[in-house]
Amino acid sequence: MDIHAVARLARVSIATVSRTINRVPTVNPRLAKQVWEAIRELNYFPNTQARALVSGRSRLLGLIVSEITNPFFPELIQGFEEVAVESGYEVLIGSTNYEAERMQRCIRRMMERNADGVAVMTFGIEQPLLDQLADRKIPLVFVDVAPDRPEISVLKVDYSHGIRQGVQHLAALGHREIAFVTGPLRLHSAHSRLEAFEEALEECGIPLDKRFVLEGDHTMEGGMAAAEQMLAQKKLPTAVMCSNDMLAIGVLHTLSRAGLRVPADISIIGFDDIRMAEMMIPPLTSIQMSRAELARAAVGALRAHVEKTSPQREYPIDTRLVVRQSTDFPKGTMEHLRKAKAEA
Amino acid sequence: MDIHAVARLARVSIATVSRTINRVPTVNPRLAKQVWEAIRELNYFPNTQARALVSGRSRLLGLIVSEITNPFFPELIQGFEEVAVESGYEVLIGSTNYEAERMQRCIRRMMERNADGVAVMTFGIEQPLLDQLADRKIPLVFVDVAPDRPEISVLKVDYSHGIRQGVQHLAALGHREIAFVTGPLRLHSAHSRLEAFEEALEECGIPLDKRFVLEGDHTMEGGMAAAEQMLAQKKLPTAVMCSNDMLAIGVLHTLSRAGLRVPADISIIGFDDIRMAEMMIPPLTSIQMSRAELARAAVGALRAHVEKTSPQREYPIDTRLVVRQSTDFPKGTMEHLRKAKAEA
DNA sequence: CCGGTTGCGGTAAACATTTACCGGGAACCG
DNA sequence: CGGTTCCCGGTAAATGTTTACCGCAACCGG
Repeated sequence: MDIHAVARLARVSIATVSRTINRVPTVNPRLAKQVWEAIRELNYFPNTQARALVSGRSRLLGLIVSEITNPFFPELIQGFEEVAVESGYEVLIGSTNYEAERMQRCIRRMMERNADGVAVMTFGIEQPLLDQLADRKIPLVFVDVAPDRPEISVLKVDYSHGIRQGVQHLAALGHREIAFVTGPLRLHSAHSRLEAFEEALEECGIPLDKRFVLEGDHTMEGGMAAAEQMLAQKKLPTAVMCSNDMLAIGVLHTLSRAGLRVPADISIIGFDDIRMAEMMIPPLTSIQMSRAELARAAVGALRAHVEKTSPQREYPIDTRLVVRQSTDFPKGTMEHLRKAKAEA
Repeated sequence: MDIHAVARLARVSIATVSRTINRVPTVNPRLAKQVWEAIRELNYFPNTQARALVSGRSRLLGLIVSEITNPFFPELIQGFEEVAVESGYEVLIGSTNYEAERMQRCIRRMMERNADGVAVMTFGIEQPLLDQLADRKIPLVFVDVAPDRPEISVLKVDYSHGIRQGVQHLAALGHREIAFVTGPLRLHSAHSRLEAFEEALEECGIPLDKRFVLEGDHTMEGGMAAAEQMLAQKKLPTAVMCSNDMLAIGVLHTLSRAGLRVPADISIIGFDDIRMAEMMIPPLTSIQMSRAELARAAVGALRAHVEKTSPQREYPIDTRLVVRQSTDFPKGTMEHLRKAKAEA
């Protein structure tokens, strides 16, 4: 079953069939209709490998993530897949598990399969490896930072906006002792979040207490460890912001286990707003970084490069606060007492 | 950069290069070494599309899941990808979102891309659509049930074993009033789980109370609805088993919100043992169905078909209880009182 | 009515690889 | 030393599509 069969049935040449399929506008509509009918009748579809071989384009987009089990990523993948398929592309997934060697192999796979473009959403670039892709002039998309090359775009996430909203939200509730659990600081994104927090704090006129800044690792275990550290200190903050939701969940766990009630005794804000955040008890207030938006921008950028339709260097991504039930007035304030009385 | 370049550098013919790459044993080892060196020096790798075109094999495996955002699936995908890549295959992901139309398009994509085999892990087959794949004699893998064809294998999940362990665990703790929140009963897997529960109950000599069987939909919202229903009834069970973890999380939510403590007032057991189960407060006792095992079996089955190495019709998958902290003695029993006293 | 221009259809080359088949060379045996 | 056999390497065909180029036909205008 190939293009010849269609041509025969439609009583046209294979060139006409090909042109019809590829929507070349000069094809006689009457013949085009015949061709489409033949295609339908034979249930024909073009051989992708042959098309890719001759056209040099695979219609495959690579998506490299750090860890598919971190719930942030599946949501990203889903969005990416959806948008890509919509635009007629297929998605090749690679997960690095934070290992350079696996990243290496992912890249190799992308090159072997001839991906038209690759989105690297590991939130931490491995410069030397990626040069292989860049050298082949394969369009690339990164998050936050990227080498400066014409075939590379960056999704610039505006961490400040959401984090400022979060800090203002806490400040408005009356919090003055706010802790921050960072991600691994070698990650650019984790670093930016901490910086944004410090700036927002200053804007709100709240002094930064260095003891309230703890380094985590973007996992639940990291959050638990950070919370343990907090509990070990003399003075407890009245609110905790976390560099991502997994940390926040870990913190929530350890604090609950220690007998503290959230948000009555201590408020918690996460980051990313993964779906799990909504499912915690209490549902987590978090700062949303839309996976759908990231995915859409990433595919859009790659398409712009591949299809040569004015690709941009930077694509802005917004963040915003989503208030749920893990934040409340600090314990012992007038508002807190009034509310407690009202509930009693 | 093609096979000719390698041949030129290695001073052999392109046939020798091809044979070397494909590990044909008759190649002179000295020449083979020259070829490998040339390949390394040029950083050459074969063009996948050309290989696929001529050999008729794409080294692409399809994986169709129902919903990538349901945390069960990413873990499955990760395992699948890992095993597939290990065996030299790439993975094409499709998610149906439970929509027949999207399933249709997934299948079409798999056919267009010439997938060597497809694993359909939606836990509910859409018979008519899949005939398209079966008609093309593409190897397929299903879960639980599948049409009886030589190129199709089934992963037979032994729901009974894990569920029996769960019921026995509850019975041993002293529970007699055990509720079950089912999945959507049109899903074969949900049906099997309910059946296994009923059998296990009978084995333990516990009578089945029809009012304690509630239909959910494998989402958190479904679990919350089921818990509401439970709370509305006069008599509350002392333990709840759920057809999957998302339901259990929903139940946990609603019960907590209603002021019930888990496990002190009521015990909960989930199913699947997704990673999130461990992260709940309290960590959820659950019945594990190993994603890694499912993935390994699925890829193994597909490879066996593709590579014609004795494929089997059925591959057994085991389930087992993982006890965490959402199960305890029922409230008011001697053990419960003794424990409560000891804790006080 | 004739010539030119436009527009559409067909043919063939190119894409990079695999693999069957053929031919040549070397080695061993008579 | 010559012949036969075996083994390995090279050549060429085939895979299914795209696309450039050529040629033909039709229509319109002069």
